Parts: sequence; C-alpha cells; structure tokens
Amino acid sequence: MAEAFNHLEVEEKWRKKWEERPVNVNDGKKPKYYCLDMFPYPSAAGLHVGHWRGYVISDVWSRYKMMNGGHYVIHPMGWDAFGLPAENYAIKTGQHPSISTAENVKSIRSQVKQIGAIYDWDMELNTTDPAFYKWTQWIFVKMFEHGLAYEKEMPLNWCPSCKAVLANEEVVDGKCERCHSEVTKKNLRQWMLKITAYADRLLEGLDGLDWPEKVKKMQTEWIGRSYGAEVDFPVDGLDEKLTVYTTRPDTLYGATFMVMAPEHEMVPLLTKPEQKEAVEKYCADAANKSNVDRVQNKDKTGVFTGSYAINPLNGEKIPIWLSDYVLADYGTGAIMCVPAHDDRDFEFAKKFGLPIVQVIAKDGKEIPDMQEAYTDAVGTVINSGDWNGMESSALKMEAPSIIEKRGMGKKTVNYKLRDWVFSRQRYWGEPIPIVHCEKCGAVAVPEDQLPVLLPNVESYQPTDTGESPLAAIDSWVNTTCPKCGGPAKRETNTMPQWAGSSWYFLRYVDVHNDKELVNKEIAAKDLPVDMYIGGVEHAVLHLLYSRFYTKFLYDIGVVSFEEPFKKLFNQGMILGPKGVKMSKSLGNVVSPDDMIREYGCDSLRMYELFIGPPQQDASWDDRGIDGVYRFLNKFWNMVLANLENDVQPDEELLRIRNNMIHDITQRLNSFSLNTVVSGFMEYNNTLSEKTRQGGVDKETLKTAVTLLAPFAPHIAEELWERLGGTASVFEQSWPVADESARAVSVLEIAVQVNGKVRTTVTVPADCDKDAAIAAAKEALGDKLPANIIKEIYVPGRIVNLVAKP
RNA sequence: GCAGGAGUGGCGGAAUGGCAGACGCAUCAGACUCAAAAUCUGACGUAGGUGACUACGUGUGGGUUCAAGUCCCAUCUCCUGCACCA
Repeated sequence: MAEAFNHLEVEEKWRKKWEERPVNVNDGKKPKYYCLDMFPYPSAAGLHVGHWRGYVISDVWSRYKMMNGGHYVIHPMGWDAFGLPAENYAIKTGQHPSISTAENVKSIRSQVKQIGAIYDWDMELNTTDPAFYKWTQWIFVKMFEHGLAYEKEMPLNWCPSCKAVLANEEVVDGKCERCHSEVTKKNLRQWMLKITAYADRLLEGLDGLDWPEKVKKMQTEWIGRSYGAEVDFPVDGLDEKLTVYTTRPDTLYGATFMVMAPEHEMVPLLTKPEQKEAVEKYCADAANKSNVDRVQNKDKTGVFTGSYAINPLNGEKIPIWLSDYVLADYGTGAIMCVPAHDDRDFEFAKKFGLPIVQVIAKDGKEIPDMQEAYTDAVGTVINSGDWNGMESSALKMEAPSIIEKRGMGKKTVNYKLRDWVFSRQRYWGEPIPIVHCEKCGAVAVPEDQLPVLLPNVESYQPTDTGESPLAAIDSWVNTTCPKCGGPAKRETNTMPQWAGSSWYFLRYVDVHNDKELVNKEIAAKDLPVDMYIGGVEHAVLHLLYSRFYTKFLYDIGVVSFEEPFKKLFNQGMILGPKGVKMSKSLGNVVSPDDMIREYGCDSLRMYELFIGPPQQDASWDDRGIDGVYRFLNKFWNMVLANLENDVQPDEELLRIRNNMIHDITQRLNSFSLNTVVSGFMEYNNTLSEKTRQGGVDKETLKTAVTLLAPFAPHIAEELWERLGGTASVFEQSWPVADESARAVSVLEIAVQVNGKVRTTVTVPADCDKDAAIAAAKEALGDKLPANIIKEIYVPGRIVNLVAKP
C-alpha cells in the first residue's frame, strides 16, 4: 500500500524549504514580469475565501510566468492601512489606530502567507508608514507647486453620520457609500486636485491598454467628454447675455425657452419684481432638497423669472425659467431648451405649456401633434431659416463653427469629470503638507521637512464643525512659515484613503529608498505593472486616480511611462452559498483557515479556480472542494504507484503527454483557469487508467507535475523530488508540446443523416472525402438512405449525408 | 431610461458553426466492512421501449445553414454600471 498523501506535512515541509531557498530570485539577467494584486485593507475581520481568489489567480499567473519565459516575477504585497475602520475603532476604544492597524496587519499577513504564494516580503509596504507617506506627501507638494492642488470654498457632500465631507464618488444614490445616511451640503474650504487638467489624456490613454472593455467604457463615461458649443443669448431689455452649453446647436432655431439652475449667479439679476417671491421660494426649496430628492424625484418643477432672452438666430423672445433639473456645475449652469428634440425639455414644455417647434423632420415630415420628443439627429432641417434643407447630422458637426463665425458663441468641449475633493476632516490619514501663513498664504512644507508626521491626539472623534481632530492640537497646529519664518498654522485636513493607493505600485520595486520616491534606473527596469489583478469595484476611482498620478509623475520626470497598468484582470466575487454577498452581518463568511486545515492549501487553491470562470462571480459551496481534494489524492497515488516502474513511453503515452502540455498551456494562456483544473482531472483519469494497464513513464509524470506546479505548488514540489527531480520544480522551464507526437493515425468521426447522428465510424486520420463517405455509408448499413443529394465531410469531425425524404 | 454581461441536467459548469451536457458536486446501486467513514466500480437531461433504440432537449418566437448553445432579427428574465451631464 502506497503512502497516503498528508497535505499538512507536505505543505509545511515546502513552506520551510522555500523560505530557506526562494524560487523566485532576481539575478539581474532574467526578463522581469510585474504581477500585482490590489493590496488589501488590513481589516480586523481577516480574509475570507473571496479575497483568496484574486491572490490565487495572481500567484498561478506569476508562477506560470516564472516558468514560461524564465521571468523574474515582481509579485509584492502590502497594506492600504489608512481609513475609517481603524479610526472608528480608536474612537470606541481609545487605542491608537497605529496599534490596531499593526495588529491587523500581523494577522492578515499570516493569513496571506497561507496561500503559499511567491510574494516577495522584502518589498512589503504599508501606506501608514511615515517612510511611505513621506512620498505620498511629496507628490502632493509637487502637485501644489504645479498648480494642480488648490483650495476652494465650496458646497460639499456632507455625511452627518460620518461627520465628514465625501467625494462625489463616495455618494451613491444621494447616500453615503459607507453608512447609507442621506448626504447633505455644507460649505467648506477644501483641497482639490485638478484631475480635469488630465481629462483628455486619461481618455486617450485608454486606447492602448489591454484592459476589459467594460472598465475602459466605465472610465470613458466617467470622464464624459462631449463636443458642442456655448451660445450667447442676449437678455431682452438688459445689456447682459445668458450663455448656455449645448451639444445640439443644430437645433438652435427650435429653442423656445431657457432654463437656469437655481444656483445660477444671474438669477437675482434676471428675476422680475412680480416673480421675486416665487423665484426666491423655489431657490430656497431647491437648496433644502437633499440629493436623494433631487436625484430620485424626476418630476419636473420650475418657475418663470419674468425675463426673456433673444434667440440669436431668429431674434425671437423666449422666456427664461428656473429648474433644478439643470445642474449648476456642468456646462454654464443654464441651457437652451428645444422641447421638440429633447425628452427633458419636452416634459418641461408640456407641464408648463411652453411652445414646441420641430426643427428636424422625422421621416421627411413634420409631426402634427407631438407626443414625445424626436431626439435623433437624423433628418432634414426645417423651420430654421437659412439652415432649412440641411441634413441635421451634418449640421450638428458644423453648427459650432457657424455660431463661432457669426459671433454668437464658441465651440466647446465639456466633461462630466470634476476636480477631485482631496481633503478629509478625519484623523487617520496622511496630513496634508501645507502651512498657512498670514503673509504668504498656503505654503508647501519643504521636502527636507517631510514627512509631516501624524501627531497623537487625545480624541479621535471627528467634530461636527467640519474640522479635523488635528485642529485641537495647538502645539502641532502652530508652527512657523517655511518661507518668511513668521507665525503660521498647519493644515489640519488629511488626505483620502485613495492617496496612498494611487501610487503604491511604483514604490514596491524600491521600497527602502529614503532619497527618492523610486530610483530612476530601477523604475526603468522594473516598471510598469504588466498584470494587475483585482475586483471590478475599482474600475473607476482607484484606477483613474492611479492613472492620473502616474501621468503627473511622468510629467515631472519621476517615471518614464504614462500608463501604470498594461494589463488588467478583474476576478469575479465569491458569494455566499445562496448567491448573496458574503458579510459578517449575514453570518455567511467562509474563512479559508478551516479549509486549509482540513483539505490543505493546494486543494483550496485549485478549488478557488475550479469554482467557475475567473472573471465571473461564483457561489461558494463547501462540498465542491471535495472534488479537487480527491483529485490531488488520486494524482498523488497515481504518481507514487509508478515510482518503482521502469516503463518506456509508447506512442500513446507520448501522445497523452504532449496533448496534456498543449491543452493545459492553451487554457492557461486564455486564462480559462477553471478548465485547466478540469483538464488535470481528465488527464489524471487517463494516466490512472494507464497505470492500471501497465504503468506510466517517468518523463510523462515529471511533465504532469511540472504543469501542475503553478496550481498546487506544494504537492508538485514533493512529487518532483520523489521523481528524482533536481532543485525545485519551479526551476524547470515550461514544457513545450511536440506536435508530431500528438498526431493520431485513426480517429472516430460521427456519421449523420440529414444532420442527425446515426452512427460513428473509425477512419484513417489522413483519409480523403471519398474514402470517408464510403466508410460512413458502409457503417450505416441498412440505415443508408436512398436518395442522397449531398455529401458533406468535415475532416476529423463528421460526415453528413443529405437525403430527400 | 441608456450601456454592458448572462440565461445549458438537481447544482457549479464544458463545448475554434460539426456527436450538447466534458470535468466535478449531489443522488442512487454495487464491492470492501460486524458496521460506519474513507476508498473502488457502475448508473445518472426528459419521455417511450425488456432491449439494441426512438423522439424531444441549451429562456421564448422567428431566420440563415447540409449542420446552430454558438451566427442574424425580435422578445422575456436576471445581474452589473451610469443615470436630469443639455
């Protein structure tokens, strides 16, 4: 009886051996491959099997790249450790966040080590480490010096529960992303990053990236570039003009009214005395409306200002209204309304009885009694003076220039992307390295004084005045101006959690450098990231911010590339058993720890892959892991059963071996990792059968073990050793299939009559059509139909005889 | 509303236009065992037939093709993202 597979012993043994003698080393000669995981937040809850999935995928890929192509693989791990949970814990317990964070890092690190991945722990980093956040602050200073970081007093999303300002991105359906409280507005001085200055480059850079189309599209829509024109409408009776932004200047003749946002600065100017009361009431209501109401209640409301504008093209007087469906901070905060060709304007016109003038013919006609807007820009232009008879789609392109030439406005590009609200009124984040001096204004802390260390405070509680807890530490706040030496106060806001994660991937490769963010030579050699693996939840924010930072660092000469992540892979989420998200409150969180004890790391790794296509969500099923556990045991027994054999490979064994190399490699290359696992199972079934029939040769076994190594590294190393392999299986280069050995002499093909399979027949592999048809007819025997009108032969696949009924 | 993605056995899923359901889970039967677990062998889409077999079958309705889960048109459902951006 062969020795049973003891996963605990085998895994323990190789874990130690790899620690003594790492398999992934940089000898300076190998080509590099940088495979990055999205680094985790070290939460107290620890890892669940869902976190594991991405890490397993990236480790399999890293090990494969190491063996195939002989790469030195940069595969680091770190901690995105600033953030609210640590701070909230501090508020509750009084324990400093750095202590709870360190504890969490310690326990998560040991969990991550269970994966058996080839992480290089010398590169480990932590965003809360002053040696790291020195450079997070340094980047901010550089942005400040380049005019990309600026202060602005503005109404901001305020979460009354978290007592913090939220970025637009943190507001979901008008509610706080974290606590789901309704978000209100509050006027505060904020630090902003001018990401909009990079809008075009962020958009255009997407083209060359090997990213999922879905993610590129999401970023494209987030940036939301549109082309159109700003058009000036003179105000009747005043020496003023109201400027609007439109993407449809071709419909300008159809503008029958205008609408301004209630916050528009010209509202008081344009309000006539008789409308004053109504307008003021409307504006007050709008200001009090929560985001939820404004977003969810799409019924149109509005009020007339009493003023009229002049349509610059036809001189017609059109009324100016106010409505909260017009956004104050997009375009000019005012629009021209063409109800015939815009759904929202149509709804508004119907509700308030405003005229509707069709300017694009639908199917060549004017619609007699419009029931809905005709929004396509397809058709002949009508009711439009000198534009009549033009094709609307062509006019749409030309109109901005025409308007510009006539002095009525100008061509304009607009973006949905807004500048990034970068300050947070919280404790547990990087202090913004700015000093406010009465004489000099905002002054950056000089580089040699970085990092600005986060001081200890007594109370971590955020204040409802909107000030950070740091503001309470007088000794820290009061300082001297680096420029003039006079009295000055430190900035008390901190950075958002995104700050560290926007550039951490650049730091891993030179993590101990205290002179530079990253050494130029090292960066040139080791960066950028070749493969980035993580959840799709970071499709927009983290990835957009990272691209923005990288482009900025490129501009100031820190790195030599503009795009940080060449290839991106989004793994699907692991859901709880009933297809619902795993969460502590639902009590359906599956911990990897018990699984590893019972089945071993290799089994869990393979099951994480076997559970389904890696990019697709999957429901965890505890029983499913039995399948891969049994497979590994069978594979172990199969190899051990052949250890004493001295079998020479026959043609069939050679074919099996080479088919196995071919199939596994192909599936791996196409990232079909679930079918790689099923492929191993199939080949193991075949090899087990061969074992019973007389044995399997050593070379085939070694090949199988080598192919399995990236997936189940521990058992593969152990079997490699027992097969007499030298060094580590990971020092083997990836097997290459011998195509000639895969060839077969005969094969079985299906025989169809009228597309239905009737029988099968074995034919020589190189058999021609006539011979195949003849063999098929013979195999059919008395089922051969009489009136055959067509004969089809697909080599190696099928014969189809088409007969008249 | 708009944009993407997905609908295949009891379940997870597999299938360059060419024998649908590989591989695995669960289930059932058998072997081993005093017994159980583990392990091994076999069955396992639905309906009909003792049977070799026959018919039907990839959300629904059409179409293209010798041949459709796969391509085209329409339609339903679910998931994800965006959502008054003029």
